Amino acid sequence: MHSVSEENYIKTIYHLQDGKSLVSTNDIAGGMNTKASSVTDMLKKLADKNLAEYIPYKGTRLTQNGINCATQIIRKHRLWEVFLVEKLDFSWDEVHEVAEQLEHIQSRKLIDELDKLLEYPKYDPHGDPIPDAQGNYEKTAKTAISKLEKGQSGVLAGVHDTSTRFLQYLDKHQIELGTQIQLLELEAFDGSCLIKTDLKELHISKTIADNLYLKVL
Amino acid sequence: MHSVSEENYIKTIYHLQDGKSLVSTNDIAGGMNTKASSVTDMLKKLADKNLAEYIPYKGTRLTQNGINCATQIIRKHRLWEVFLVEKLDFSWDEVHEVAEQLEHIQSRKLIDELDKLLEYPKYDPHGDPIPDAQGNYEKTAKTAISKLEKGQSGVLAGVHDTSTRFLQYLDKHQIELGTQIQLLELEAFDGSCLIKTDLKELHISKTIADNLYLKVL
DNA sequence: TTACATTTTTAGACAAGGCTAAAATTTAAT
DNA sequence: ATTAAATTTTAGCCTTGTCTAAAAATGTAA
Repeated sequence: MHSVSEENYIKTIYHLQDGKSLVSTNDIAGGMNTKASSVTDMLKKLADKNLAEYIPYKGTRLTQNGINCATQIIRKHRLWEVFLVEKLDFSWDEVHEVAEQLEHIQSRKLIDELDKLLEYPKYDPHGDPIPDAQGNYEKTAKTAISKLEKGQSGVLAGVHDTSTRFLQYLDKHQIELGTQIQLLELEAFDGSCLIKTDLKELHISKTIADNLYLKVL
Repeated sequence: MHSVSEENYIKTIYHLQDGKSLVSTNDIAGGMNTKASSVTDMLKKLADKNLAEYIPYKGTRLTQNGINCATQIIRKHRLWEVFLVEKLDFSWDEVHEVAEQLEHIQSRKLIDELDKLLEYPKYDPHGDPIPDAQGNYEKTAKTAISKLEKGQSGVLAGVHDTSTRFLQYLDKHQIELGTQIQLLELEAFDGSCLIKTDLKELHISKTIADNLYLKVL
């Protein structure tokens, strides 16, 4: 249907969109490790195929068509991640790059059967919701620790960064999905904070705090 | 490591090799639905990468390097086929095209874990042996029905053609791996023959007889 | 509002893979 | 042994997706 490259652009635009009305060429380039000029070329092609609306010098947004395509890719990516963790003993920091390949396999039956095998999971190993076959998924309200008020607490419901390094950092400090976390102190100067889990207190940088999403209690 | 295109050439050459000392450019083109000129181009690239030995106007053979690469691709293809049939309820005529995509996914851990999940199967759904992690597999002696003597019998141990049409033909006549088959008559004129299974007698064309491999009893 | 900085697009090039048409080589057949 | 037929290679072009460098548009700050 669409090339791997097109699918990667669609996915990136979808993720960058989130609220904003238009996504900038530069942001797409940044998110994909390519140059802005390459992005411009591709945006024209996506617009030709009615997958995106492209307004030169202003930005891009996906059409409904493009959005449908994006959610299917995300569905595949997240289902494969669950498969890798549940069935093949991968740890949550190992799944991303393999899922990046698997998400481009074309077969409706494959993905529906995979969904069945995994018993229709609602969330992937990083806490992100999995769209159903129709592309619907609930966006649960999650708040970055860095946005909390001092004293508030919640359970870890998702992470923004899924890099190996970041996930291994969490493993080292015994933080995982479902871990209850309370914000004890928020340092105004650098945005770092002191948090408390069931097991211990921990000082984390703003970067980390931005990447940990809680379902507030 | 290697591109999808390179891997497909390597796989095709490996399958065409089988005994022959050199594979012809035209045969490769035929086996891949491309033109001979495209094949020539690729053969030079494979030779540069020390995956094949290419002798202009004479033919090509894989180097040990190329053979190792081919057996790994075949290992992946056949393991995925088992996965699709055993875990995802695919029928044996539905697996090929999806496995053609999955065989190019790059991840050593993925394939070794898949092997474990499937409990180290020896054969794929078409009766073909699956190479182990070191690339070793036993080539069991199988004979096409068309090569048998009148009166000989055996059990179906493999099929040559894995197209949906052919496999559905077999399903229709209740012939599957392990079915015991006896050659009753061999028509010298057109190579067609009369065979007998546990359930019934059946007249099959030479094309069919060439595609059914028996382990002779 | 003019000047500078940033962002984005265009123009031109390249690599991978593939095609057609023509040339070269090998094989087969008088 | 020559010619004819088949196979294979070369030459030149195309598409996809990428890049660099230069030009154009937009945004910002004095």
